[in-house]
Amino acid sequence: METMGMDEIIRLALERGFFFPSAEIYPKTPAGLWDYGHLGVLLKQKYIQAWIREIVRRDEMILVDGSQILPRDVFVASGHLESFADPVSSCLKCRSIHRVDRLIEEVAGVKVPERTPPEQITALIREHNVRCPSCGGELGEVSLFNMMFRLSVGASGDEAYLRPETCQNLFIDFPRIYKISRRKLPVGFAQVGKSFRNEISPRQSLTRLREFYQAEVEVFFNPAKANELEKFERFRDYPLRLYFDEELHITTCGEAVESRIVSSRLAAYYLALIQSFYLKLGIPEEKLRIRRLLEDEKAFYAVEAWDLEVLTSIGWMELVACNNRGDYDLSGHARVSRADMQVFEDGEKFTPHVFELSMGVDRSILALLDLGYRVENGRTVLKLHPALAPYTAAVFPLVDKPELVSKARELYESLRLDMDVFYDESGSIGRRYRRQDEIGTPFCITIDYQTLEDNTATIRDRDSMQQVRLPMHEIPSYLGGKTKL
RNA sequence: GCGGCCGUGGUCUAGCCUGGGUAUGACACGGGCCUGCCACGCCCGGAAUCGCGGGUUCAAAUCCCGCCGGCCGCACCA
Repeated sequence: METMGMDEIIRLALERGFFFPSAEIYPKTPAGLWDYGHLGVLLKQKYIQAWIREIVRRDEMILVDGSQILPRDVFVASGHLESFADPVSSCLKCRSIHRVDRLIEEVAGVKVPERTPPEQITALIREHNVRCPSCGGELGEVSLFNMMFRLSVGASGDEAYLRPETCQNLFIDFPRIYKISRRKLPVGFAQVGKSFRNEISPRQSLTRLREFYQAEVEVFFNPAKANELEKFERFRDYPLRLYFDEELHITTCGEAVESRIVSSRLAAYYLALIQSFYLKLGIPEEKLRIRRLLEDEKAFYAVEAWDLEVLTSIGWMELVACNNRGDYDLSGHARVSRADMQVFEDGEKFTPHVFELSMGVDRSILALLDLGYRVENGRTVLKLHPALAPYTAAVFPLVDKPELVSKARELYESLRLDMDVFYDESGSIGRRYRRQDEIGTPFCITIDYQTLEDNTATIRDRDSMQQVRLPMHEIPSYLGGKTKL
């Protein structure tokens, strides 16, 4: 048994249409844009359904679906307009682009403060005679490269941006949704949708995209009560796989909070919730860790930051960012919009703090494919959890004979509106099994001559290749039971 | 963006150095025969303006230039 390399996953994704480069017939299409084909869409939908079941419903969260285009002020308040941009300058001679604040610090030993206007940085370059590190040429005017896509809206061309993270909707919608939800803190708001980032160099297919799906949760809580969480009991003895000081520490939630490794019961609870979600989806325990970010790795808004990472064939891949954002966002929006973002609970008025679980959907799918693809004795098999597999089942007549075909089609017709099933009658039965193995279909139902006599069919399991024989009418409930998470 | 390597049917690839005939092979795919349970066999078929553009030449997948894209490294990365 061996895990296939990432190259093999990409090859199979292209061959079977899980995903492929966008607008591939046009050679000038920018990198970092990918389309999902039928199988990929089914997999993604099921992944999102699992997230809704295991995170949103389990934790009684509130769903939101916000606009992808948001006005400038949102990103003034969020800090993205200033902090999501780097000062860059291109060499007038060799045209290479350099991040100049770091360069000045390196060459001249002068620290350039965050948010220094570009003109002042240009002046610093002239003053300290900073040259291009590649060729020694003169550097041009400094400009800010912002990773947000800028839009101009309507005839007046109002400045707006594609959201670089989905969560801003959850912050700006907070006052209304909080009010109508009739809920007390802590309460999680959840959203799945697209975000957009103008990456300088997107690489490795779905790991770094310019347009990508996030499934985000923002838990709003009273900072004075972060340790008063009744449901914490559920995970008190749950072993977190925490990674810090370059070592894995398997620590129960209770211990992690007592030893102050994790800031609060609330934070530990949500780390446990997200870890248990990925383990349920079938990530092997030893290939999962929750890594504490170093000070200089943390996002500009984070006061505490953990990344859930999974070990794939190309190394540890960050799937979920778990950040304690404090009151950074709500306070920022309150300041810029002058809206009241505070809540009144338990006799006091305060601005809630936020703990977020920001999941990369595309990356998660890539990681699940990477970990699931195997070659076993020459058999290629995609071991996805039955709840995630694009097709739940395939239906075959044993051989291409009219009486078996009509019976098989009858079963297929009875299933196909309620689940994703595939029908195939071409080629040998073995070839059809193997084809389904490759795209992860967990069950193959075969109609044979015995079916005509006693109305039973065989169900073959993808992983064990074993068959069981069941009465036809029991098949839907059998499949339903097997696809539960 | 820089440096190195690379770009040929759906996928992988031969050919490129040492220009020359309807571009090689495998797998995959479609149709047929066969087939009473794991990539069986046989027959037939579709499928590539060789990444894009320009140049050299009687002749370019092959040589030259530019561009685009990919991989790896550097840099960057909420």
